[in-house]
Amino acid sequence: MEYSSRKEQIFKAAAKLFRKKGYEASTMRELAKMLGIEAASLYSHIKSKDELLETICFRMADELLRAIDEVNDLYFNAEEKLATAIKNHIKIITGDMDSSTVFLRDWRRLQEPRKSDFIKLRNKYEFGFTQILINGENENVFKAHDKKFAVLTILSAVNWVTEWYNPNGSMTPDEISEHLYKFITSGLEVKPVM
Amino acid sequence: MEYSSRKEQIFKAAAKLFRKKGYEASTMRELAKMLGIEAASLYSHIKSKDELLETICFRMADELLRAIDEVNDLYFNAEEKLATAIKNHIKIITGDMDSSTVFLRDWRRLQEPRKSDFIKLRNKYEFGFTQILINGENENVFKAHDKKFAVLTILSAVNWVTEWYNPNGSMTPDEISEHLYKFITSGLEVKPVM
DNA sequence: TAGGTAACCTAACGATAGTTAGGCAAATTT
DNA sequence: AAATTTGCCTAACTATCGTTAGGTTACCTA
Repeated sequence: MEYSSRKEQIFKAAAKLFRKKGYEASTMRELAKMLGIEAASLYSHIKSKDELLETICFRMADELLRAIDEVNDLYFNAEEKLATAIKNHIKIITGDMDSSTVFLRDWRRLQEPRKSDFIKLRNKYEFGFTQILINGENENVFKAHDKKFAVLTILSAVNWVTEWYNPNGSMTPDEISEHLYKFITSGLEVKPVM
Repeated sequence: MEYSSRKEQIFKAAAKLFRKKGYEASTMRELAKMLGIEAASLYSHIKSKDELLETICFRMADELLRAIDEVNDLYFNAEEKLATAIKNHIKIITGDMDSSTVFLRDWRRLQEPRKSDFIKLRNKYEFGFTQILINGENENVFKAHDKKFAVLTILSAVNWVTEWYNPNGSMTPDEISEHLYKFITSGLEVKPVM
């Protein structure tokens, strides 16, 4: 179809509103106002407010999972894998800042059992990164005493981008990815040159 | 005084509740139930729900700022400064997980003009870290092409600890600080040995 | 052209939120 | 002992929330 359906428009507006105000602080009446309709009219298209949150969170999770699986399937070495995984991650979250902010910040408001499902997906994603580190250790290019710790730290760094990234700012997503990759692999320290 | 005042008990319970549910999703009736009183009784001690959030956020901000100022005042070299700043940060946030979670997650719900005040304090704290990096560059021990970027990444890593730290877990705050310092300065990469 | 459906509307329901008013009893102060 | 304060109570107000019911209009399709 040429244009996005009304339902898709609602999801998009919801992501934008939830990002700005947070899920709990956003009202259906505000969302409706963004779309130029009455709150009750939303229910011709969606089942509930929870459906909006679920859809936004799980779409994002699915997209990220697909990306990490693809990276781990392709036969790069660990360094390439990590660089690509970071690059994909940044591309995905900067590509839809509204959804990714909701995905990172408001998933806690999901109702059970969807919340548990979500956490499982997130753990799966984390494990995708863990595999890369294991890979890197075997290839003797990465060291990480505590891999779980390392993965969480890496993900915290890449996810923090949602807090400050500006599409009109000076850094492109790929530049951010490069910076992050360098930081994650080398850190701050000046290495002895000789 | 021997025991904490009723008002302090309320702040503490509020931090615990807000951490679990988030500020917006927490109700005064729930908070009252935790303390074994009626919701209306809370208002003998506090002015409003907003006061709870404000107090929790600003106390944390003040404590962190005091710590970074102290570090920058003491005449350590940049490496010592960074290590101590991280150690202090981790000690403070692991020392009060309830408050620090609220501080990191719910500050967005602060009302203006307190919200702007809060952001100013946070920027001041960030600048404390920036100064350490500048220091380190002058001493030729740290490199950071984009210092703002580096500081945000460092803080995202240290703040993420609130998401998984468990006082009864296997890592002590000081061990976490050491891990983080190593990661932040060296990253993952295996350095060429010779 | 008749029938159906998609997309909206107004009105309102029931639940729940933060907060206030006013009072009572125990503890503290004078 | 009298007076005041502290800490709680019950009851209720007002606002706002997500959502439903039922109706109207415009468009598409058979």
